[in-house]
Amino acid sequence: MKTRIAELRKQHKLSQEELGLIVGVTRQTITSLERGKYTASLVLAYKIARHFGLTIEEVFDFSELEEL
Amino acid sequence: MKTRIAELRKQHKLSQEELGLIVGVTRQTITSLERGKYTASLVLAYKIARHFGLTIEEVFDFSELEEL
DNA sequence: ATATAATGTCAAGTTAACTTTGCATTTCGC
DNA sequence: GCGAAATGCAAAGTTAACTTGACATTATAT
Repeated sequence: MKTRIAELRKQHKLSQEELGLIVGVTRQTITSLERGKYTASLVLAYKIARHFGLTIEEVFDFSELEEL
Repeated sequence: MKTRIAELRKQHKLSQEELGLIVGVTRQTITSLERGKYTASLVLAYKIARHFGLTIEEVFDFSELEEL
């Protein structure tokens, strides 16, 4: 899934490791999310969005799902 | 995790099975979410919220996470 | 130029989301 | 009251999210 995590993280001058510490996951998890290797859990998605003062829908891109 | 799924589902006069069919999971999954047995995936959370015309944050209750 | 920080990646393991099957109990229309 | 529909529940299996550890590559600063 596409996300704005990398973009937001850089705007806030955070490393992947720092963001991981803040939201309670490892650096590798942040890498994987940024590179679209897998989709965050609901709770993790919320923590990330919340840290940037945004809603989940503003950080994660669900447009791929719209086609059905 | 607490959710408004059961409440919204009843308002819309849907059975658990019907809602499951709509969002692409089994009846048991809806039961489990409604009874808080486990937390929906991000994609499922989105599909459910979207079906009711709401945001994820309006359907799922993240207030338990706020205490940290 | 070289050290250090940051990132990409991969393999192996754990855990939680979700399925399938099946049965028991609770609604609810007639 | 009865049958059917809806719901609760549980065991066993699959899969995907996440961890740990380790190494390789890329950026950055001095």
